[in-house]
Amino acid sequence: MELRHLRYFVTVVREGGFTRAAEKLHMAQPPLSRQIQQLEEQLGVVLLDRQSRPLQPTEAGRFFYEQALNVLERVAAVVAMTKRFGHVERRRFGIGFVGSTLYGALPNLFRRFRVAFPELMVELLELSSIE
Amino acid sequence: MELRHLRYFVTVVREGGFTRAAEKLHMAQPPLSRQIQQLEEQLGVVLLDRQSRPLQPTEAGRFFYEQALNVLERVAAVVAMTKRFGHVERRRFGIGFVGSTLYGALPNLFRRFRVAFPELMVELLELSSIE
DNA sequence: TAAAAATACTCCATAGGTATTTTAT
DNA sequence: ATAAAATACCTATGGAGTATTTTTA
Repeated sequence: MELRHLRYFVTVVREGGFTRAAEKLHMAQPPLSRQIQQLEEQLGVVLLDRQSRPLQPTEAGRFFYEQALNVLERVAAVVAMTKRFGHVERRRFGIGFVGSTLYGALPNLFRRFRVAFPELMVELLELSSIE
Repeated sequence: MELRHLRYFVTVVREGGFTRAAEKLHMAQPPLSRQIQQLEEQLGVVLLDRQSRPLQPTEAGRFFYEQALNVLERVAAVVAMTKRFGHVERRRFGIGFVGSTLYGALPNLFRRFRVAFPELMVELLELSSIE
């Protein structure tokens, strides 16, 4: 099972049918139907009552829908937080100078910078690598 | 991003390297490396410090590892519960008889059964369909 | 009878494999 | 020197598309 199955199932229940859901997901209806069938096979459980339209989730389907929503929200939050995490780590402040007159003063400048902002990861970059 | 990425990343961190992780996952090392690279690209974050062996997760990597574990456990629980849900719905009690002398009495027997156990979904099955 | 879902195929994107090079102890 | 990761290239599974046939309201 993959997150795809959760995304698809949630959309089908929310839209009350495969055709409308397929549109929302920017895909064709048959592959969507098959992915849900595959999900049901893997779980060994019928999730949708196909004998009625608009399509209704079964008891198990309602449960799975709620849980799938939670999982997807959780995953989205994790991704967002990890991205921020990394960006903080990655953010780089380029300190550059026109010409090279101050070149010899750079190491000392970085030392002072490091002391002033200990929470930032500072590294001495080659001037050419600062865009 | 798919659950595959979480499963792979968790295994790599847990095993401290791609080669060992690939064995555990019953796959080759290069595709595993690429899936992790792909994950890092999508997040825009470096998750593993490759300059040291055994491989160490970065700060962001450690965070993502913990969260991925939670998500995967959560998903496993949801699957297990949904399966039980469906099985309860699906469980069928076959009530059969040797010969067909009591055939005419079956509908009444099922009526009584339904009254006695209203919480069970009972349906009158053809005798031949009861294995 | 007019929608929507299920089949029956076909196609192709990409997950995964093989061979090799690069890197880090 | 050697074990492990990255790169390059190839293969093939299965996710997605198209055409058509059931369904059900």
